[in-house]
Amino acid sequence: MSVTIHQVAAEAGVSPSTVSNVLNGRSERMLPQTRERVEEAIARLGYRPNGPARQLRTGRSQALGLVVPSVANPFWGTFARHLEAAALQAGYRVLLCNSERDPARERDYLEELWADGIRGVVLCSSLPSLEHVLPLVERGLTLIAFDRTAQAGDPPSLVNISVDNAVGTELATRHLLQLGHRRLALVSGSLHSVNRRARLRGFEAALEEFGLTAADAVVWSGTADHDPAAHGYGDLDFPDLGRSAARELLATGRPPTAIVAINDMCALGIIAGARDAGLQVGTDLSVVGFDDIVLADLATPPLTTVRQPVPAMADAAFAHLRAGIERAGNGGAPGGSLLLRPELVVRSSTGPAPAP
Amino acid sequence: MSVTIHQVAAEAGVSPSTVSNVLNGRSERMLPQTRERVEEAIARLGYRPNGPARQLRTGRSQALGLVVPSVANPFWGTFARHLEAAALQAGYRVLLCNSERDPARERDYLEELWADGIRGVVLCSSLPSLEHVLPLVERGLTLIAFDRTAQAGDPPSLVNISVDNAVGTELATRHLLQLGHRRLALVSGSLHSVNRRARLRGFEAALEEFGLTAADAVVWSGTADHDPAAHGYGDLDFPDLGRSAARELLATGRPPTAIVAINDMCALGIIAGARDAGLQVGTDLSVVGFDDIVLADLATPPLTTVRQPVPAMADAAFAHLRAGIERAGNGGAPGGSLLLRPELVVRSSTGPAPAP
DNA sequence: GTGAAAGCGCTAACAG
DNA sequence: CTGTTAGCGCTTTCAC
Repeated sequence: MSVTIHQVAAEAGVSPSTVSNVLNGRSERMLPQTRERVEEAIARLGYRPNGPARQLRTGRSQALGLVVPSVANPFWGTFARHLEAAALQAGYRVLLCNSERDPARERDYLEELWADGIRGVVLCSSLPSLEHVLPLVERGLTLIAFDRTAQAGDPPSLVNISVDNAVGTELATRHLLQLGHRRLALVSGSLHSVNRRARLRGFEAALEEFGLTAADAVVWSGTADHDPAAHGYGDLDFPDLGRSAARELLATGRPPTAIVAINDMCALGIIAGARDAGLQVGTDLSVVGFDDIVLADLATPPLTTVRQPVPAMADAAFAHLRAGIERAGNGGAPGGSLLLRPELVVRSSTGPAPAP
Repeated sequence: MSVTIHQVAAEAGVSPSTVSNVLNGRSERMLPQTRERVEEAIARLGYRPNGPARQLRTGRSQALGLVVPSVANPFWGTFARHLEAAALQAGYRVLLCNSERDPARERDYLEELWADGIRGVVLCSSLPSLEHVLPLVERGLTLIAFDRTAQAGDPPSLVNISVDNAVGTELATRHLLQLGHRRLALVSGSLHSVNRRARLRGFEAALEEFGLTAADAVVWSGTADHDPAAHGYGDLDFPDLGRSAARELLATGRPPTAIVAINDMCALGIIAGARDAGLQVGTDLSVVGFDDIVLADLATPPLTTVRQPVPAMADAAFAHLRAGIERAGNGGAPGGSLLLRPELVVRSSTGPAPAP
């Protein structure tokens, strides 16, 4: 079938263990010429080590897991690409899984990845509780929680990586407030998620700074019907969420003049909804997104949004994952949250508040 | 470490091979009660078979490879999600790789996947020649080429799955012609790809039907600077390509009144470019895309586009892949191209030709 | 400095 | 019907 280490050994006139030593960088234990002969034989035969065999023997895998809500959302696609790039550079591969935000799928995937010998996973889940995957962590899985911050019930060693969501919406909301808007809305969808609640806090904090109260703003969290988490279509419902929200909010007696969206997909939906209602986004209505997906800049009007530093977050996730795997069992990993600072990118979907 | 088949056997009071038989669905060879005892033991111990060991023994892997240009393009993200869904249902996992349209990366990935025991891969590459991966196919890799049609130099067994690109642009172009447009442009980017050339053919065919010649239309294929294939940023340059094209085309003396874009990302770029130039898309200028990504409907104006039947294509890709793997060596696979019919989705980015 | 041997967890003949 | 056995390809002590 495929060429094995034995054939390489025969070709080079050495034993399999010598070949193995070459493969694993233990070349100081042999004559340079021996090493050369082996390397030639490898090249000549086009030998590549058999992954599964290696893994069976060592227990280690060269692959990492990445569980995202859905790669159909460009934000996750972009993150996946950056994580893959970081991993690749260090000789790791990334196995990608779409959870559709379903905890059962999250758990099943982690179980499978574990059974496949994968010992490190980035889980993108902003569920408040991670107890559904706790058993895996106890068995020794290195888990990085992405897009989430530490919670009281977490395993002590858990590393969380996220953008600073509260700072993000605070930046966004302040921007709107500085433009003179006084009737604001936050379109959030269900608030059963750590990061959405943080975004809500940032929104409220900014209002407070400007002396406004909860009564001056509306938080549109939708109904179960609009909640992407509820019916498991992954992230593809955010646009619908935004569109419905815009329809409802704009039909009220005193509609908001500015809307903070929970993410860019949702913001795009809001823009579509505003257009349906005959409003001009950027003048009649201001909209801010969150994420800065590729298409934010291409929207009409180009979307003002809170940029997540995706490359830096991916690098950090990989670095922690790797450290966790390579420490493996030597215990003593200090868990916690890493919150990266977002940046407000002002484009044209926001503008001065229209005269009352 | 983890629980093995031996412990399950001991727990159930049977031999490992009986457990293995249960695991592999050969339960007709044993008493129902034996099977039950084994299943209880499995559940009680929380046993999961060790993937690598299984794979080493059988040579088969429960994973498939998917190599896409870049998941940061929602089209590929969506395709990946659908393929994953189809695979999952049949008990397969999908290993996702981003090639950034670089043939060397395509080859390296396939080599690695092969070494990891993966015997079936969907390669999304529209390069005219697949010789860089031919050795793998000769070794027995089941390869499905996606987004590409058969070429003379292909291995005879190669299965190609693609939308019918020529029909797609023909549909799009006819639509524009029927709306009265007579000065058209195709923004294609580099034509070194099978599917883009097919799209060009469809464009020309429609012109011909309406009695127009090549002189009535311009094909904007950009410069190397604008070619996503050339500098390996994956698919993220398509918007730039479109934007540059719009800028240049609209600055000419007799600008086109309608543009066919090579894909939706590019169309979005064109819309942005038209906006930069102060034109109203849908009235002053009509734009048609290709793919129907999630965001096409959310664009301003909503994008008229050629929809690729992604779920059906993903199902077909998986079915062929599986057939190829399971046939494995029994030879006799009949290669060829499967072209699925696209559908024109008319939204508001196209409208009647403006009066001259 | 190099080789022989054992075995990772599992499957599939083949015996019993 | 169930158990015994012999590896899959590789790494890693431990001898030489």
